[in-house]
Amino acid sequence: MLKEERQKFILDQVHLHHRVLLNDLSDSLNVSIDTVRRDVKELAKDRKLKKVHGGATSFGFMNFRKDEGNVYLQSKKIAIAEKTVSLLSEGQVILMSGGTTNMEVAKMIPKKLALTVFTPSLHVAMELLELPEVEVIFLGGKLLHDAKFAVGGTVVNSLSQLRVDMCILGTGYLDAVHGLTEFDWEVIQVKQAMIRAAKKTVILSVSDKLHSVQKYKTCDMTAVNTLVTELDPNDELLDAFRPYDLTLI
Amino acid sequence: MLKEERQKFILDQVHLHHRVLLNDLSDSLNVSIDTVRRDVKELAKDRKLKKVHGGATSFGFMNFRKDEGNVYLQSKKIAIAEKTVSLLSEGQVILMSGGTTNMEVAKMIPKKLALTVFTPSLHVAMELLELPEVEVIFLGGKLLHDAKFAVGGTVVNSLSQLRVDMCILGTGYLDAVHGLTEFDWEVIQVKQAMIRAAKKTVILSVSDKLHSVQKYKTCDMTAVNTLVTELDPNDELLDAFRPYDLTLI
DNA sequence: ATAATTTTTGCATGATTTTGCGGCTTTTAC
DNA sequence: GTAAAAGCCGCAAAATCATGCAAAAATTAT
Repeated sequence: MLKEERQKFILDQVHLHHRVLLNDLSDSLNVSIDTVRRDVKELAKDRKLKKVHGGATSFGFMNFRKDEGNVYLQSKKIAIAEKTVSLLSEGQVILMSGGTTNMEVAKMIPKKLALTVFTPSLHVAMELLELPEVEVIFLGGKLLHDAKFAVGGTVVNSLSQLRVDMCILGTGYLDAVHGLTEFDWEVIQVKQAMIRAAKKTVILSVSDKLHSVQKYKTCDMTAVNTLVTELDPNDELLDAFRPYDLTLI
Repeated sequence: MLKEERQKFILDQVHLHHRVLLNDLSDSLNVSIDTVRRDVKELAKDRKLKKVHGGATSFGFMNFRKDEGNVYLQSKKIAIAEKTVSLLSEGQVILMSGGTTNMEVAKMIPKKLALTVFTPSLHVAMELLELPEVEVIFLGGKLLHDAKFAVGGTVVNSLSQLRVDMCILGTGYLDAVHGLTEFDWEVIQVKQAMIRAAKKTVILSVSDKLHSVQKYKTCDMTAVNTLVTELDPNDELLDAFRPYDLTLI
């Protein structure tokens, strides 16, 4: 097999899966791991892919852990995103946090719907910029390496000067008793500020995350106006939330 | 068998299978490997196929996927990025604008180099977040849909509160007489603020962009401390810039 | 037709590239 | 912290390549 063939195969795999392991490549190509390593090194030098520990990834910006998110969760998130988009209307000014669910929402916004969206999430911002009618304002600040999410005083401060129609909070853990919780202190500071800045608070959550509690608390359930899940609004799993004054969809 | 016939056979094989091995050709043509080698060499000189180690491939083999921009510019940008990275040192606080050249710089920063980087560019920020030792602060504001770049009063205002070691300006057009120019009014506001916020201004420019002028002016050459191109610092194309008090690398 | 000339081909030789392996360092995970 | 995995470096074997040269083949001239 020619070196060119190998490298093309590697590139194809990378583009297809966004991420490949050197071991798998060495396996399916029947060459030593060193050879694959050298190939990847070469391709990386030409900027055809990005070399990472143990493998390689594509250069696209949407290559964040795409593989480990199971398809099963993905379909739920799409269902949630559909419901969420139905809440939006022309000319609104909204806030969107980060997370994969909010990314799905961004992808699903109709191309002709004019909105103004504030967000501290790089991924969401990137996705929203594909929509010509959406004005995107990034809430700048120190970026978290893993979440690609801006946190810190600057963000909170900017938010304190806003009064928007709606805020859509994506990630987070939800429990009827303990409310909305997170595992990152800095993130809850931002989310609290987002809630304060919005007239309405919409929470998106796949049912798997319901009834789970993390270290830090963002807010009580009383602060939430709408809860969006992939479930039917009458599902018994949601019973715990019915005592509160919120809309289930 | 005539030479012409052989070469036609070789070309047919290449077009059919996208790749051939010299050994196979020598085998099926019943000629020595050297003859085949010579044939392939000749065909490669006429650009009929691409010669690779051990065989030949058709031209469209590797690049069915469109690389953004031409490879020719890409290599220049990589050269510039290499020089630029050599200007960086541990612990510095810097500003980076957007553009593909600055992206290359971000990609080339060593994994272990600790920096603090402010940027209004989504792409640059995204790339910098791959580096664990780099603290990334996004300068938030209204995002331009095409450039994925934050502009507006918020950005300028944030910049006015900064005093950083160096600012690295990527895109833009450069001319010895007219200085640094842009085609977007909002962008030059940001770039001017970046220059004001930095002790040193570094300009990156591929030689193709030298001596070209756009509508709006960011600054004079006198404001520039270092000019990085892919050329040798002694290249005569840079002569026009020598009268100014700047470093050419 | 035959000799002279040019082109092509095959082979030997040494240079270059590619590849896998072992030892050793770095990174990651627990 | 420590163990395991991954990466890096240098080396040597194998494969491929370039070059020179002489024989074979084809072309041309006489």
